[in-house]
Order: sequence, then structure tokens, then C-alpha cells
Amino acid sequence: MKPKFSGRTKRHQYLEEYLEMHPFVTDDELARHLGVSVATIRLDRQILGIPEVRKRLRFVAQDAFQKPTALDTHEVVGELMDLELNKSGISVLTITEDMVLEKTQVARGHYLFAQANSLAVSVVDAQVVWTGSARIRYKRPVYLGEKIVAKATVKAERGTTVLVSVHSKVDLEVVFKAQIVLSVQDQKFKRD
Amino acid sequence: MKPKFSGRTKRHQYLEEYLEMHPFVTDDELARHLGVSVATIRLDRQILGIPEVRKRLRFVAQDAFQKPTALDTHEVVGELMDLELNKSGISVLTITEDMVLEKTQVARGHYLFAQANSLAVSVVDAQVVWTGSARIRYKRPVYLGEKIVAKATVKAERGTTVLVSVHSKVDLEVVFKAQIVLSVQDQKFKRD
DNA sequence: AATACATTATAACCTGGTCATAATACAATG
DNA sequence: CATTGTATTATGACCAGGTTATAATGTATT
Repeated sequence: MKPKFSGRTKRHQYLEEYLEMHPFVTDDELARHLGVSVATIRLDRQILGIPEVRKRLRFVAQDAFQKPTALDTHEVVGELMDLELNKSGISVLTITEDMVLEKTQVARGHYLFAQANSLAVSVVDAQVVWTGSARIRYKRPVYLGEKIVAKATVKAERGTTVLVSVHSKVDLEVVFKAQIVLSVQDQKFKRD
Repeated sequence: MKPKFSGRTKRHQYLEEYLEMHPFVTDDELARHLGVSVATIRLDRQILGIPEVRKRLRFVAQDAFQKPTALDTHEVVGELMDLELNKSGISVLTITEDMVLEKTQVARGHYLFAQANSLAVSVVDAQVVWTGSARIRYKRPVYLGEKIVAKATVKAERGTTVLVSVHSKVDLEVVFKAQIVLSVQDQKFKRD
């Protein structure tokens, strides 16, 4: 097989990119893929400081094992601290690196809304709930590491519609407000 | 070292639990941990159908590699399809299982807002941008598997404030609308 | 032709296993 | 008591996917 690349630097570049995409290939497979001997691949790896497959595997696996939270976050945004069904609820969310804009370390707005919205949905005790509309206002940016306490209160119920008001604070300062209108389809709720 | 367990079944039970928690230990480490010979560990694994470390590693790693979307989702919600800075942008988001309420298979409202909000932020070409307020309206629930196309348009610019309007559709039907007011702090933007 | 550098080959060794076979321990049973 | 059965341990040959060191080839360049 003819080498796919003339010039070592080009091969090195390609090698790094390729391994980024396919971290689990062996030197043997790489050698065949690049039309070059296994010895060369090994040398290249050594020069570029790329560890063997098994270590690459280990890194990826351990990384994945470290933070299963990254996936959990999808469920309910924020931790429910208190809940009085159809009346009020409180949830707490601490801003982590995942949630901020890199440059400014400011939390992306939709995390605040996500916390408020999932809290509002939790407060309403019904089988089927969805968000109808909302009016939201960000009072000041929230930074990495800050702990947001959101309090939701049911303000009004009209037919299949519930108005929930959410105030989110960092310490004593209000950073976010939302009025959320939820649609409800459930007998229990109507009976109340 | 004395065996930690009398009775093979107990050891097997413990072994399975232990490996659930620590999938990356070698037979050698296991042998020491359980006070039993390596040969025994190998036999146990064979009986229980537990593969060797390297294969366990491979499973975990590949699993993690399969769905990087779960992690990326944090970054920008939805895939950017088109972008004219300071004018408009389009992003596409397909509703996956992660995003729906279990009972109803309806997408949680904040995913729609997250898509709209991160699109709006992307459209505004500035170093520092955050959401000031928003008015949102859900027209109909969106279901598992549906593909949401969001289009954002910059409607007005006043000083450090930009008003962006977002319409999200499934096929030709509008399912969500938002007016988002963003705060901007950037020279470039002011000059424009 | 001589030099430099890239590439390849070769051999010895390592880890974390596999598989097959055999030796040992120990308890229970006839 | 000797025997049987089962669990445990040991032994040796082999494998994949490497490591490290050393030497032998290309190939280009001056």
C-alpha cells in the first residue's frame, strides 16, 4: 500500500484528527489505514505523546463514569426542596461550568427558565401539564457557582389554565421573575 | 489472606455488585480485595459471564462515545442550520426521549425555549450577551420525535438592547413563539 | 559520495488476560 | 474410615496490543 501522505507533519496532523474521531483503533488498524508500517505509527504516537489504545479507552471510560450527572440534569432542572401541591414549591440550582457562557461566566438564560418551568410543572398536581405561555424577566446576570433558589406560587386557576409565578433569588437578591401559564388536563385538578 | 467470604454464592453476589461500582479493576486487584486467588476470580467471572477488564472498559467507553449529543446539548440547544449575524438564524432540534414528560410524551417546555434562546444569542454578534426578558407562547404541545425548526429574526436594536423574535415550527405549523430581549455589551455591535 | 533524517524490521519484554489440565483442600456421605 | 464431590489453587502454553532498544534500509539534499 502506498502511503496516504507524503511528509511526516501532514501524517501527524491527520493522525491526531483521526484519533479524535476514532479513539479506539489499534496501531495495526492505523498502519493499514495510513498505508504505513506499524513501527512508524508507534514512533508517531511517541512523538505526538498519544498513549496506546488501552489507555485511550481507559480515559474515555473513566470520563464517562465520572459525571453521570450531565445526563440527569435533563430530568428536572434544580433540586426540589419543598412542595405544597397546587400552592407553592421551592427548588435550588447551583450554576456549574456546563451552564455558563465561556467568555463571561454568566449562566445561559434558559437554565433559569428551565428551573422555573420544571418547578412550575411540579407544583401543579395533574396528570397532563404543559406550558402555554410565559413572561420572564432577568434582573441581573447570574454567575458561575451562584446558588439560585426559585420559589413558585400558584396565583390563579381558571378552567384548564393555571397561572404560576416564580421568583428566583441568589441570597436575598431577585435575579429572575417569571409568570408561567400552564395548561392542565386532569379531573383531580378541576375538582379541587 | 483469609477469604472475605465463605460460600461461593456470597462471593459471586458481592463480585457482581462490586464490579457494578468499580468496573475497571483487574483480576489481580479483585483477587487481593476478596482474599482469594486470581484463578478463582477467573473462574468466577467465567461462571457469571463477566468479561475481562479490557472488554468492560471498551463497553463503557463506546457507550459514552455513542451519544455525545447528551453532553453537547448543554452547549447550544439545537443544530445551527443558517446564520446571518445581526439579522436572522435557523436551528433544528429533534425531540428525543430525554426531553419529554414520560406520561404524555410531550416535550418539556423549556427545551423549546432553550432552543429559541440559544439561537437568539447566537444571532447577536457580540462578545457579551445575556437575556433580559422574554415573552413566550406555546401554540401546541410538541411530541417525541418531532423536528422543530426555529427561525430567529432581529426586530429592533436600541442602544445596548436587541429584540429578537423567534418562531418555531413543526413542518408548516407554528408550535412556539418568543420575543426575546437581549442585553449586549460590545463595541462592534454599537458601531453597526 | 557523504550526510541526515524518515521509515521499517527485529528481538526481548510487559500486562492482563484465555484455555486446558492437574493438584490440593475440605466437607459430607455411605 | 475411605470415598466422593465440589471448590479452590497452581501450572504451563498461548494471545493481543502494546513497550523499549537497536539495527537496517530508503530517500533526499547538499
